[in-house]
Amino acid sequence: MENRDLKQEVTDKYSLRGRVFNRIREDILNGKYKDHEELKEVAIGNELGVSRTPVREAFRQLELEGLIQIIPNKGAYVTGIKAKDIEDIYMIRSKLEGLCARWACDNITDEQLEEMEEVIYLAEFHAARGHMEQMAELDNRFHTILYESCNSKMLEHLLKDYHQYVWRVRQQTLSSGRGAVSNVEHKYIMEAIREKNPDKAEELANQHMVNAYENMVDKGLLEMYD
Amino acid sequence: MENRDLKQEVTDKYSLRGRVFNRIREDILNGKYKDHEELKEVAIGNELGVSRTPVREAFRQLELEGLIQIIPNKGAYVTGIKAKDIEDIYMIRSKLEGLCARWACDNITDEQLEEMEEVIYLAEFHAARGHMEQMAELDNRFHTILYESCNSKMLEHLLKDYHQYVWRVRQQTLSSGRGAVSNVEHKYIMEAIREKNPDKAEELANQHMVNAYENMVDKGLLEMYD
DNA sequence: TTTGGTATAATTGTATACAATCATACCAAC
DNA sequence: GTTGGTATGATTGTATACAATTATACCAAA
Repeated sequence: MENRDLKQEVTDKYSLRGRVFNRIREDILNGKYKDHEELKEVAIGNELGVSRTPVREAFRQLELEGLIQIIPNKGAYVTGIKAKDIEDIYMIRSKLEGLCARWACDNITDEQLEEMEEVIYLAEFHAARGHMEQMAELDNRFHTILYESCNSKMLEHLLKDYHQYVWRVRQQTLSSGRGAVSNVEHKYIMEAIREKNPDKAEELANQHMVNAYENMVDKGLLEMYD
Repeated sequence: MENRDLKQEVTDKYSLRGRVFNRIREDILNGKYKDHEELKEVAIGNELGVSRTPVREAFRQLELEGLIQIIPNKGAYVTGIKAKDIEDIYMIRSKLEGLCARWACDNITDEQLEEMEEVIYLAEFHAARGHMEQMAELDNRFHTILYESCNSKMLEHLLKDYHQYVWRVRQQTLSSGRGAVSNVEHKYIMEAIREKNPDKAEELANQHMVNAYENMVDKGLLEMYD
């Protein structure tokens, strides 16, 4: 339901609850709120100029996202992202992006394939010039198209969540020189999908995630998450 | 409050919000609330004897679970579970339970292995006697132990969610005669984990989910979800 | 009949008030 | 000094009041 995401976007933009939710989420993922830190409803509310009600609703959502833990009648505590979590997510994504690529072979549209090709072409351009911001945006677009092309709302939703979750560390990995390599891997995945070769597409998408993770380990990008 | 007794009774177990959340979730998964049906805060609140506040908080969580869709300033609409969703979930679970079993080889404790064995043994007993209720409970326990033994909070959380999500259809599949077969598959998975054979454990857990799904298809259990 | 607009009702969004629970500090008994 | 209990304050849980938005009904103009 692309409609759902659109509406969600509208909600986030115009409702206080959505703004609070996004703000706190950003602050946790960006490290402003440290691990185990207690979030108090009135304090957050005052900081953002709203009452407790939208803050509480945002808390309930953040709990389901796993970003905070709510202990009844006690408080809400930040559950910071750990190096182990990132490892787990990349291994989980490895399996799921593989499945996604497999399904895409049967369900991708010509328009989606064309857009993928355009994204990859553009990324080659920006990679050669070291335009990191554009690379990040194009990486986003490639994966988003891939997720939408698998014809599974369940899988699409799940992968988008994880993709968002590791946003910060992904920026770093792209900036650390993997951008060009990553884009070549994208190209191979796309070609396997275009050839309607599910086994190959799955294996390549699989390996794409493992490579991304190993690059992060090699570059020492995970050391700050402990 | 006209039904103070009911409220009091449940407050011991859950917060009002938790109660509302579970109740609505049950009602959606059980089909009481039909697809696209509108859920109104006051109506639900009256029905359960609570005010709008806990109902709203429950709605926000249900939205993130994907069980309802909230359109700002309009309402909350049920997003019923479809046959396609069930298929997707079982295919996703196939990959993830495989990963879980693989990780369990390295991380399971002796106590967990022993409890697994006990569960499987008990399940043999109840399977032979057609005790469906106990079978369902033991199936739950097996998978819960497996999820907890993989040493990944991320994966554990995810798999528990999906396990809950397909609760209703799982009951049916166990009642349709697959209970005993399923338990044998559990036993093989456990043995592979005990032998510390990750490839075998992954493959068996993988196939366990595929088999469960194919059984549902063969028995026509998914036809009611369209 | 159709169209457009306005008043009214219904519903959600937010803020606040009140109740229940938990944390802390202090004091008395030993 | 330690223990136990109570009072006090802080914080969350819930209910309600109010504001904003949307849906509906009705009427007038074409």
